[in-house]
Amino acid sequence: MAHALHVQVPIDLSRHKGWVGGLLERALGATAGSRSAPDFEALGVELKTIPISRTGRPRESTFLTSIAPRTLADERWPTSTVRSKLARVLWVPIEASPDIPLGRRRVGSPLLWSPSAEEDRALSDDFELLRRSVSEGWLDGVTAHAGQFLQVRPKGKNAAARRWTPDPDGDESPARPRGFYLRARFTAGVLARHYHPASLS
DNA sequence: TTTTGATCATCC
DNA sequence: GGATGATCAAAA
Repeated sequence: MAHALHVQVPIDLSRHKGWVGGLLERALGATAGSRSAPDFEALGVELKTIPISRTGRPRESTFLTSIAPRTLADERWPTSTVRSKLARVLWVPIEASPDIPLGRRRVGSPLLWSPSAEEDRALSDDFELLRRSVSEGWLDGVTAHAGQFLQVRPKGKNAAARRWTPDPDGDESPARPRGFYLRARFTAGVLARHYHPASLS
């Protein structure tokens, strides 16, 4: 695929972490670039590549969106940024065992997905929990341990990055920038329900 | 082995 | 610096 698009294949992803995602964007004609819009704007579809281990499970969590605490405080799940990002996703599984050279990794059958009622409910619960903590100023108290499927993790230049953020005193102080991520447990469920329905109870 | 916290490239 | 795209690597 890279060859067909005249794109150089890096030796590894350590300094090219978004390379696979970018390649699929080019191959499929994603239109949004670095703007905050769905990858396929006219279709309202978000493209997400998902690295798959030898055992067929996602190797990584999935980044959704960064957190602006003041904005998040006024959000509610039905109209939230997180939910809109997940409204319609094209999941593209990609082989990602470290021992498979980058240029040899296969692309799996993609899945055009929208959350089921149950999935939406589960995410809603996590979202409300996390939103409350952040809104009350406890951003630095929210760790990646919170949330069954949705979690809050650092998303910044490095560990030293800081942004002015509301704190519990009603004041504001510098806090590390964070974002919402989908746990691998969740995407594993999505793929299993679609590709291996017989394996589920 | 799995998960959390840290990090990297590019575009604007 | 923060949006996009994610994976790396230390800790649990």
